[in-house]
Amino acid sequence: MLDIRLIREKPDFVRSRLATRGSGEEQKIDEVLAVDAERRKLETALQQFNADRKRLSKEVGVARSRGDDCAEVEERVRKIGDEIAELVRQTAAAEEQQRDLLLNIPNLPHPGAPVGKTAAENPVVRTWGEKPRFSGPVLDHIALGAKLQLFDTERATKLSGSGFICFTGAGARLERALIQFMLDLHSREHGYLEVSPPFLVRRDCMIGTTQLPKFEEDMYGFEDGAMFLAPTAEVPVTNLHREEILAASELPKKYVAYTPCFRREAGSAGRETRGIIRVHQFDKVELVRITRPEDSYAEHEALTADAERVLQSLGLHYRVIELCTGDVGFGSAKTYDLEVWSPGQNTYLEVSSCSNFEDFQARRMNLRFKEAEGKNRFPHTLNGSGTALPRLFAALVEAYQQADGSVRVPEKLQAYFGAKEIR
RNA sequence: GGUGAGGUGGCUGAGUGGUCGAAAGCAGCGCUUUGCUAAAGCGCCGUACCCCAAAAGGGUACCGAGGGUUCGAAUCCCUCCCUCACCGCCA
Repeated sequence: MLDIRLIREKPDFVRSRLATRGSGEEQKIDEVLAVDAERRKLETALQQFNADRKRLSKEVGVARSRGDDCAEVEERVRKIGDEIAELVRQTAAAEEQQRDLLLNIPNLPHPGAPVGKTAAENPVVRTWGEKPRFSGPVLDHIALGAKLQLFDTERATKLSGSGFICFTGAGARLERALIQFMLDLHSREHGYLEVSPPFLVRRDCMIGTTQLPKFEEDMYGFEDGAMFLAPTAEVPVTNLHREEILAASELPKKYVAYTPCFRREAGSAGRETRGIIRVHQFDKVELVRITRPEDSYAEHEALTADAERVLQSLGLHYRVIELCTGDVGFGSAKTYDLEVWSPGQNTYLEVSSCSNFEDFQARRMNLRFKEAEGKNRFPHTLNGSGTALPRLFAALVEAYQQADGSVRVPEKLQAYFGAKEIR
């Protein structure tokens, strides 16, 4: 949520930053300003009436204790009470309208973000490693999975419909090994506190991390929208401190969590339905940081580096792209995507998205920290996948396949997996 | 699921219709006394919003949330949420 004061004081700045997203949200600014002006007018009037009532009611109390007659004053207060009831109604309506508008306006992209309209304009920031070379034909993860019986999408469909995977045998073990490997890497070597949060969250949490109200159709909700299956561990983990005032000395907070992620993927039916690239439930290890505002961009680089370390440790070629203003997510000011190379599909697959939300989520969650001088401020929140699993799984088996259709297990993973190859 | 007890400021904890944003204690900050430490004394010490060009200052709201009763609600009534205890059920 943007700061209404920023909008009030620098509307042109806000409009021009929003305009770089190319989705027309800057047109909502005039409406917000109008509602804000109306709201404040109502509030000022309401406060005046409240002050009058408070004062006169006290007079009644004093008069009664003396035994004086005060029917006239009581009548006046009663009339003021009617005015107040009406103003309260109007003020509440204006507040709600303002909040609804604000909740639907995206974050301002970072001034340094590359301006562009679509994903095609996302610049490559750096690449690591090289594409593996193969002498013979290259199988994709679907062929390898079938050959080695790593997963069973047909039976998963029988259970849950299309878009679900059931890992089996060595595939299930590899999935588990990857999760354990990543959790250990981040908690032991990168200083994150491991948490295992609930996968079901209340509606307020989904609003806090910006999945709602705009993207409800992508979420699995139930109990009339009161509860949701978390689409990412970002939701339960970032909301851990919602409505809290942290001590400045506690920052930065660094959390790592493994959770399954549930997404309807509404509107993407038919796209990438083969294999395990786009599914309704997938595993992910997520990194979250809560930082001081002035540190957040350095922390963002560090968090991205932590996610990259996963791919480096596994010896997988990848590239880092920065999302342009037209592609950056609703709540994010700046995002790097990590894309791992998939030899079987001859393309890069997004396995991580590392974002700095600045104070956009903190303001929605009312998450604050107390400065040494006692002033409360909104911290910045960041998160990034470290990393998402089915795609990592796919890239890994494709990159480490051998001529006979077996798959070598990367050295760092062998202890977790318990073998050097899958055949 | 049942029964009971509760939700008050960073914490503990008073307050059962008015002058209460709320006693007191602890913690924190500042000052004084003081070889050091300790102790004592004095003062300050919630959040959000509104008015004001800003500061100074003023005001309103907030005692789990939302409604109601009343001239007036932390206090009375209703609904909901949550916590704790015991019982039941259960991986």
